[in-house]
Amino acid sequence: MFSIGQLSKRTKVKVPTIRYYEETGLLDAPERTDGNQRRYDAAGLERLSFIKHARDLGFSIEAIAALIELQGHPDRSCQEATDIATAQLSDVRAKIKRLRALEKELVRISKGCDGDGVSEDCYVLASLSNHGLCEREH
Amino acid sequence: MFSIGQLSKRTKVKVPTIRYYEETGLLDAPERTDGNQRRYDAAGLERLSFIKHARDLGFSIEAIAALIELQGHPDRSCQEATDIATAQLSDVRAKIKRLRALEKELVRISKGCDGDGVSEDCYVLASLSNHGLCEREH
DNA sequence: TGTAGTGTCTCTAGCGACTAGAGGTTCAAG
DNA sequence: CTTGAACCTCTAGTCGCTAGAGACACTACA
Repeated sequence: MFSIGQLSKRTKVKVPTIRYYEETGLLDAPERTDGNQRRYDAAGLERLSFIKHARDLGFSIEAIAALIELQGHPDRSCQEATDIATAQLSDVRAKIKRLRALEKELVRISKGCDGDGVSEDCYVLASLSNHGLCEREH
Repeated sequence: MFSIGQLSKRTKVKVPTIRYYEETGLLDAPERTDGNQRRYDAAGLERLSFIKHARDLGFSIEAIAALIELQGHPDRSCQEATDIATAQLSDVRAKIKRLRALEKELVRISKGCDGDGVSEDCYVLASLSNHGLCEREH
């Protein structure tokens, strides 16, 4: 049996975050000591590791809740799980695409000014004022 | 002179967001009609366009406030502006890097299951349960 | 057995950057 | 002059935590 602090160390999930997961129903409420402190078993550890791993991969709490639901029904089709993973992948790809466009534009803007001049003539500030200076939409 | 709605249409910034920017001090409080409605001039439009453009590039409200401050002092060195832009660029690049790692891992996980099977045997769920199945850290 | 020090408890509030809704007022077109 | 859209303020909610207050519990050592 682990205290919440021990669980936190093992999973690298912060203590208040663990309590937050419990509050939102992602994590089952564990047993308590006579003094009202949480005590987790191996199942609790496993569950939290699952959550942590999924969060690290960028899944939303909602998506994780759905995945956990599915885990609880081993006989159900796993189509939903692959759907969630695929959706997450598209989401990540969309974000990458957008960020790469921003990166390009920021490089262009940064190159325009070496920081030697004076605010009035700064290409960075000018670029932000005037979208027309941009090479493409973003 | 524009109403807040007209300003919203021109800049593509939503009305409540404009009010929010005013509340946080990013946007100066404009004149008002006798009936207490906001009326913006060209300067207000320009300022909001600046903010919108910077937000689109991912700058934080705080960073934008600093850039606006600088704009108000045309004689000051623009080092700070280039610093902010450079920091933003590193930030974007760090995010891209992380997302690309996630993308790889998600592709790998998704490939492991075609959605035909049953939840119990699902590689997606198994991967999330067991970090050891991952090819690298993320 | 006493005590010190760390861990844990609940509760409330805050973060960033908005978004939504209620309930009321003002504007502009016809 | 009327209608209906746009506007006003205010409060509360979003997501996924994070921080802090004030009180209680546990553990190690003397």
